Amino acid sequence: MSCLPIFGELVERGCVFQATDEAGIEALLASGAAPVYVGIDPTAESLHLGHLLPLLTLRRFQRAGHRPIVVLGGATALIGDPSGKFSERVMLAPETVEEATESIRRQIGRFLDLAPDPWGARILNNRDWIHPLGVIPFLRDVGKHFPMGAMLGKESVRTRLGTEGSGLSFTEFSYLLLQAYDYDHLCQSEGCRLQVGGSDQWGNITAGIDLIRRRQGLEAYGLTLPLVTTAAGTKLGKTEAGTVWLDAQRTSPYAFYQYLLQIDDRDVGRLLRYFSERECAAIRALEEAHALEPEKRTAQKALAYELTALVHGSRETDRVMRVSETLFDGRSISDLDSESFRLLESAIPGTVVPATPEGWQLVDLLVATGLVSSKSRARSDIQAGAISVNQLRVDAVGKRLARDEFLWGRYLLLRHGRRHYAWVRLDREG
RNA sequence: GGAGGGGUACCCAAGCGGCCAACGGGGGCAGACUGUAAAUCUGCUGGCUUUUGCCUUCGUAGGUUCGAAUCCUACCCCCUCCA
Repeated sequence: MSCLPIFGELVERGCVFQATDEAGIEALLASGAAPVYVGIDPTAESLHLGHLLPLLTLRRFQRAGHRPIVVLGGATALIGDPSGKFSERVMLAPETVEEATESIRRQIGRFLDLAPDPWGARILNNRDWIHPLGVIPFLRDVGKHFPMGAMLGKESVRTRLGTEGSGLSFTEFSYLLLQAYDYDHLCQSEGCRLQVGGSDQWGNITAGIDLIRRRQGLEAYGLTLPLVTTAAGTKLGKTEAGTVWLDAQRTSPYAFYQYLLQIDDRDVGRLLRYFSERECAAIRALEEAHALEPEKRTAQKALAYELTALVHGSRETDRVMRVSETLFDGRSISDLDSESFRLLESAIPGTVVPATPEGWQLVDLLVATGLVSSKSRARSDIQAGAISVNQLRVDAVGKRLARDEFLWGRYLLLRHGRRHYAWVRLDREG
């Protein structure tokens, strides 16, 4: 079967950070359907935005006719990858890794076609071949191929040993060997000769390539993706409030959409090239339109819509968009109908409170909805003019809300700052 | 095993008996300006209590003292060098 050219497109999109041998990779991909492998260590119950680029890259390979393989690190997650980490990690409990492996396995189906045919993606767990391995066979057959000098020269090892206050245990030091063994194993069992990973995976990938050359005498390849950072200097998807997860229970589709909508102008073009399925020419057109009228956030909207739809489905994304427009288009609260409020309730955080004759203290409601962290904080924020109720700014610190201030006798829309909203609903009884 | 250095709020980092809820920087949040941007300026950044205070916090547990993050004892953890 014939495959579509893909390597050039990845380069054009800026998705190739490093490649071991570009000509070799192109030749491999041109020769027919090739297995392509990405490893993910299940260290949490959900994937997050940072996992998206590797997965979407596999998706592109699959579209082009190649076969994606995702290796879940059921074994390696128990060790911990020192790459890109500045200090020794806390070891995860086996049960934790077990659960994380299963929930991540379920998430991957959204991005890859798992059909049981030759093009179907495969999801494997490296514990299946690492656990049966005995210590002595491992040291003789794998460890013997790793010269100490090369190990100590690895970036991930050097930074850890060279950093005051950090360190590196033998356990984490061995991580490299396990991942190299993964690649070697896949090469043998699946004929896989291309591994893709984040930029911090370069050392692990090349270690695998070396091992394959030594044990099997075969040439294997690797390419790394850029680390996706923002103009603010942070990793994409890492905020002060926490990680942007792909699981709707952890990061609501609304929060997910809003995060992308608020992407810095300087980043949005690059992110579209990484994540969007649009052609590069279409993305350039979007960028030009955006440059003319940046306040319209055309590019951000395109990015946010496309990714939210990919992760949470287009139906949910339409709801989330409607809520966003309702909250931010500056319309008066009285234009909202109770139907919109029901929609809001499903998208943004909020709380249900019982009706009381004496009404509610605003500071208590702000804390109850999670909009602010404490009553002291709520008071000072009210004084700073940061709090609105039903889109009207509140200036009285001791503000009490009686039933007649609730819309339709039931709802309040609280706002903290420009963009943090929460709802309050009175319980029917009482 | 030996010697030395160190553990302070989200992070870095001062403080080394009372004036310490703890200097400063970063980050974060908020206000002004805006585009739900960026940059800039301003304020806030343990909790409770509407300002008087009270409670909790400086690795852990005790102790000395009118009074401790600061002194003493034991323990835990980290780093560096030597073995």
